Amino acid sequence: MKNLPVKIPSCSECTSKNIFDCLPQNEMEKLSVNKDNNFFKKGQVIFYEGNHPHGMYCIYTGKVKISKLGDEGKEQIVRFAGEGELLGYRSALNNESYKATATAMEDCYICHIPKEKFSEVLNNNSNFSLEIIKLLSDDLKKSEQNLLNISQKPVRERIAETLLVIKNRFGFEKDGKTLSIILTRREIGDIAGTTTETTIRTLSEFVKEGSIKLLGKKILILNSDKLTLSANLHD
Amino acid sequence: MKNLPVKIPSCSECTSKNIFDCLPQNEMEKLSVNKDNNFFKKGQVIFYEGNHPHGMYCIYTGKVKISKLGDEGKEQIVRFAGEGELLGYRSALNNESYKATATAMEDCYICHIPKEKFSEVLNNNSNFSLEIIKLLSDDLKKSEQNLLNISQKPVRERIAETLLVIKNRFGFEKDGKTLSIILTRREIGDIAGTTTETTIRTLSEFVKEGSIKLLGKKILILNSDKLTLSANLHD
DNA sequence: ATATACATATGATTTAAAGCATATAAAAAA
DNA sequence: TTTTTTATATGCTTTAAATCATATGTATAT
Repeated sequence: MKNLPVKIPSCSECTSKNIFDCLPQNEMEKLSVNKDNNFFKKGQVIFYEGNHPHGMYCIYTGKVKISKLGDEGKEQIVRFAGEGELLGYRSALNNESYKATATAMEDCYICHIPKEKFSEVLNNNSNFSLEIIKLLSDDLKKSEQNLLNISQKPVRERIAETLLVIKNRFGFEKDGKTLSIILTRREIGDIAGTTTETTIRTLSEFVKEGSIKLLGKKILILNSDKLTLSANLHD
Repeated sequence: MKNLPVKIPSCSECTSKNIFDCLPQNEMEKLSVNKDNNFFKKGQVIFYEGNHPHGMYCIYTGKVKISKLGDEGKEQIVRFAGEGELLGYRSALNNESYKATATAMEDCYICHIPKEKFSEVLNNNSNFSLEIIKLLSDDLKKSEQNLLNISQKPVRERIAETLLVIKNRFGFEKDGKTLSIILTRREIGDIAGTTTETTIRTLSEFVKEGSIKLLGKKILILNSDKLTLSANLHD
């Protein structure tokens, strides 16, 4: 059990590099005033699509997936978030229900900041709102590229790209090969927009071709360039 | 020829309801200082994916499609923009190349505001940046929903929904039935993420079922509820 | 410790939608 | 006007990926 008594600092003393770094000391303190520090075990849901937000979340440690549920009950993972990243702020700012579900992919410590405090800081710090604009722009850029990929690229390319995206997003273990996040085949399919069976088959192909190696739940990237070719990415 | 000598006003006197409405008079005037007013004929490109922006565009009249090009040369329309809406501001703000191509879907008058002016106004008006945050949030919400749809819904549902989206976005002619924008079958497919043939076939189905009527390039929505059912939307 | 549920794996079958072919109609260009 | 290109329309064929089936391995819960 990882549920050690981890001490979460106030925002102004937070060690994780995050979007609040652009704020002066006193504004950071404001954010901490009614901050809650929560622990989520792997698999637990931080918030559900359709429910109403009371504030926004900031990840202290751990990795989170953000997904939407389709008509047939199939998930589509739309984004990931890791250390120092914000969750649920869009819905909080626009006073609407969550448009996706956030689930802990590993044990997480996540702070919750009431929306009033968040709005206040946003209103009084123009460089902070510019940072939020950058975040949103970036997410939108990725989402639109994702739309193109899922709409037009064959599964094989999408799955190869998914592995590369995970690699770039979360990196490797100390060995420089093993992806530092554990995903089920189903989850990989939920990112690439395909079924579990097709994901399993395609990963087996990559194994045969020597691009990757599977060790239980762990995935090792043996040949990143080969995988880049399989993803049909030229750069 | 619609190329009449249309007189485009300065931003502070602009009649179209737009995002600048939250700005005080003098800030609006700033935007107009080095503003260019351009005419784009139907089919002309306002900016190309990959090129570099020098500012952002604001539509005075007309409708625009924003699309990305896939590996096989097939388009994916990611968004539309109409009167009073901004184009290309994300790339301008983040100093990166355009991530999509903007094309006039009908004759358009579009203003161009240099990025320095835009940034200046953005930095000095926090309610303006909050408006930009709302815009981006909204686009992101739609893009992620779109991703889910294209990934999981069958073509028939996607095409039905596409027609409804067009209806809600641009409305009807005075008759209250005819979609007020002309799209080719290919373009409808480029929105729904399918081929021209499948689009044609599916539209024929909707005709047979009495949901729509085709009059040359014009599409009339005869039974919006039936179409909503075909789109598998329950509301 | 054993049962129950979930994840991985692979083969066989089905199917939705793409792709190809061809005809006609309607724009656009010569 | 006549020609050339582009758009619509439908039938036939192919195919990528989903679905179904079943086996085995691995967690999770009782």
